Amino acid sequence: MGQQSGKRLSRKERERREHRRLILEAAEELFARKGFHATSVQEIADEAEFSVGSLYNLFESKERLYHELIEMRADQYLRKLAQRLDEADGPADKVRAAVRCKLDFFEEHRQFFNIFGNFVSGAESASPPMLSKTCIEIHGQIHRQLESVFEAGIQQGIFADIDPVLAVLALEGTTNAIIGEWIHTGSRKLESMNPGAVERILFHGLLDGKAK
Amino acid sequence: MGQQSGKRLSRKERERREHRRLILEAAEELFARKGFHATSVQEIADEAEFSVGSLYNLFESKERLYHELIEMRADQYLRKLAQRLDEADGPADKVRAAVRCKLDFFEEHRQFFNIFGNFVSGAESASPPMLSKTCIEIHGQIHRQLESVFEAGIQQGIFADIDPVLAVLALEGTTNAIIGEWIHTGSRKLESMNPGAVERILFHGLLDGKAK
DNA sequence: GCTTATAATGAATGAAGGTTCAGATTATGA
DNA sequence: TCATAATCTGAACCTTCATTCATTATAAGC
Repeated sequence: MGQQSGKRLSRKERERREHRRLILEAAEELFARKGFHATSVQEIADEAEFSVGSLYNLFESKERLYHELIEMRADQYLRKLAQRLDEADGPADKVRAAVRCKLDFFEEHRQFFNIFGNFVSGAESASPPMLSKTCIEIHGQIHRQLESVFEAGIQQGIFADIDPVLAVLALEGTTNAIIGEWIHTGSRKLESMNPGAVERILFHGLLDGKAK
Repeated sequence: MGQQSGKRLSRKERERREHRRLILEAAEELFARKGFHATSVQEIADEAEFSVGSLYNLFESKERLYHELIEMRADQYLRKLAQRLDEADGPADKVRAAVRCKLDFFEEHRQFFNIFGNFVSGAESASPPMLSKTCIEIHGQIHRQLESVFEAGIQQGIFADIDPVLAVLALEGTTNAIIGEWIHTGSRKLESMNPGAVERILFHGLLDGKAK
């Protein structure tokens, strides 16, 4: 039969993947706009120009489709973050990189924020069909990566002696709120809204620096 | 018929309110644990020890019940916040009061955080049956109150010259993330987790104060 | 072209749950 | 005590999907 050796995939397999991608794309748009329950499988199939039957050949269930979608983006984000953190030098710069990375990511995948929202914040809501194990695992990895940045920074005397877990929550919470506001008000560019203001708040806080 | 003059409510009316309260209480527990869609009207009725019919005598629909629940708590929170802000002296103290107020409120209404979550963060998710107009209005009032605190603080040179909207988002985002984490990990007391650390981060940021 | 394997289709199925309403129950007041 | 009004009740109704699968269309191999 077709060669599935090493890298090269059979045409069949490539088409299969492409079809899955198209369906995931349609699903992302609809789930983001209307939520999990208000989106029917029929609608997803229509949007992607497939029949429901074909959709079910490609995905086990509506719930599994939803999970795969989130897992895909979560994984994509984790990779991007890991790369950006790796490229940055020193704790302060890594924090800056993390902020930029997140803003960039959700500027590109604006829709996804509505789906990801709960996850990234509370991590264990039950409303839509609870997050998959994979997803919770990725969430944990993201937090651990950031925590270790803060730990290093504290060790080096760059950051104040604050619980790293709390520091991560401040970072995540603040960026979430800003991205949410940005999406909600529908500004064109995220950057335009807050050049380095986010970082300024995170690094220096709200109080005036008095002198200077 | 019964007297409904001025203050005194008829027994009928008092019972009606009490029954509504009981149903709202049952609904809060269930919506928080299982989400809007996964909770059936039957379950709510059972939990509250009423029939579905009676529930429908008291509430227009499942969706309306959900909205009334959120509006009730949102209003309760707004009142509490307004009072605490009023009692505090000066912008810095008002910010501290706002943080404490929020932590206290969600310590008391822990369940509600799962329901309120989206609201308080993104304010316009579509997943559950979109927030009611009333609810969005309350959300706006909360933000406006906090913004004016920051405006005053900036004017007085106490706070750095940061966009008040951004400052509010940092405040809300950080507290949301912390409350979410707290609920998720299931610690007993919120206070025990972070004495004044939240305020420290908000006021002074993550960087070490160098000297001192 | 013909046969076989593979994929696409969408009408049919069944389960779930929000809402209604005719009848049962309880309270009111003379 | 009885008549009337108000309230309660939950089975039946009806709609909305997720999922299946017999049928049709397409591609592969000869």
